[in-house]
Amino acid sequence: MTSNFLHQLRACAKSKNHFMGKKLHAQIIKAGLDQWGILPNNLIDMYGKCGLLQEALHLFEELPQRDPVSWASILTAYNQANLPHQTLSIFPNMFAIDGLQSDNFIFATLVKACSSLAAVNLGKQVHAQFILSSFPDDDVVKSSLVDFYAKCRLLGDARQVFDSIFWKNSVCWTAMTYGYARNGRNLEAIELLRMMPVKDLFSWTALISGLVQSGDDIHALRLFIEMRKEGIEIRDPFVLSSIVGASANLAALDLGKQIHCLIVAFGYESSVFVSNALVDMYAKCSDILAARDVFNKIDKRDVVSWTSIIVGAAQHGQAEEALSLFDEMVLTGLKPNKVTFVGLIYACSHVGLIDKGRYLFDSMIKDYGIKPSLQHYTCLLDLLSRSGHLDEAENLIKTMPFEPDEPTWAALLSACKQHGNSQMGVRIANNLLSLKPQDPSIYILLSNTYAGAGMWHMVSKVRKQMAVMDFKKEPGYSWVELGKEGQVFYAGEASNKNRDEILGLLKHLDMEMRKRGYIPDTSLVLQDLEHLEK
DNA sequence: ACCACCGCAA
Repeated sequence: MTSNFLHQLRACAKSKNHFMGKKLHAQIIKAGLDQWGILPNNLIDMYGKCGLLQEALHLFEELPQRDPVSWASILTAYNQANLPHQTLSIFPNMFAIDGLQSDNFIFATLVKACSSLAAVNLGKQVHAQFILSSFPDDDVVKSSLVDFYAKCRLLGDARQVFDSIFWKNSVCWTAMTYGYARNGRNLEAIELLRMMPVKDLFSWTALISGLVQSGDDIHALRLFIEMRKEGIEIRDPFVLSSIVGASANLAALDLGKQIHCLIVAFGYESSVFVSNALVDMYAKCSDILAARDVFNKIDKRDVVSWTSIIVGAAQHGQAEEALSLFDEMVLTGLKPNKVTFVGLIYACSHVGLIDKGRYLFDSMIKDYGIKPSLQHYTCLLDLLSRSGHLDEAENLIKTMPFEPDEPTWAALLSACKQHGNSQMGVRIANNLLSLKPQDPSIYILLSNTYAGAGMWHMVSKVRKQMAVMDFKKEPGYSWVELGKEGQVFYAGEASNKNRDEILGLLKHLDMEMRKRGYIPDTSLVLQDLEHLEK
């Protein structure tokens, strides 16, 4: 009888079927077994896994006799509910109230909580306690430590633990690979995957998504193709949403459409993660209608769905559309988050809706209790400075509760240039120069500012500093796709096979533009060029 | 009986 209950509880936990779980719980109570043996712990575990934290907690608190298994179950429930702070804050009661000792299961949950918080020092303390415990060789705890160090970007430490694992399974292998990939150590990540004895969907997904997160979309795509060739069955949609993200970053519309087909073929259209990624992909590829189409077909839109379409509209200069989408979203009862507001203020900034932008910034704080991040201040600053409210912008940069970073100063500086305020421009340039920026484009901006103010000695100072820093500037490029071929164009390139045709077209376009009253802005070209060449 | 690895928006 009881073993039957145990079996069924485990099945509910595995399938997250809370309906069945509650029914079983009722039967267990009716049979008078709800405090019998290990059944209470199993009930706690079942409720936790089914996402019913309150029920789990209730049973946990009612338990007359708690053991480490009860604790492991409730701590896991907190982790599962994405409340790692709670995991760590109730854990000390295990000693203080129940007088119990940690076991290896508890260690693993604590490490996991630390890794989702990237709590470096706390995690290291747990690691130390683990080494001193009576089971310092537990491979599962070591796996969780690999993940912890990798998430804290301490790859050397992660690797050290990884190497100490005797029986390496796919979990620790995946954690290590993902750690390398998302920290930009792409070649090491790929090499590690190649060394993996048995690669499953998890490992491939971890590597591919890590590569996308670190910006290596090309490698991500290649590996996705390789994974397909290996015949790995795509039994969950994780990797698909990553690879849609890669197409979005590459603005590769045809590729994105192919992936979309694959998604339909595999039956993952209804995954909200996948749909959100598709909305973003179509928007980034400038097919805003397709983005809208996918968005409209999402059954249960979440904040990310709305934010994706709002940002998409904003990026295409459709500020009014973005704002009315926002109103619609609020009407459905969803709460916008900080990313939504980045999109909204960005939208206002790009069409000069200054008052609306200011209003949204305040509303974010007052109505939604969101603390503005540096990014929000940067958006607001952009809004003010683009529209020529330079003094207000400078005041903001000085009074905001963040140390402005280089791009922030650069945004203000470029607005000074735009609005011809060279006095403020020079002031800000001096400030920025003293920060010794790393980005070559900032030096160009600095040089242009000083040149605009006729401060030629400063221009040469900037040039010298640039020379010392030995920048290797990547040439700008763009591309078009012709059938299956991609044709890449680099700035200043002179050897394209269709060169004459292209130059002819450019000349024609230039003439058309001038006819319609366009006056090219050559003020930023400061080399000694002939007028026409500028 | 209880633990660890992968997904979307800036």
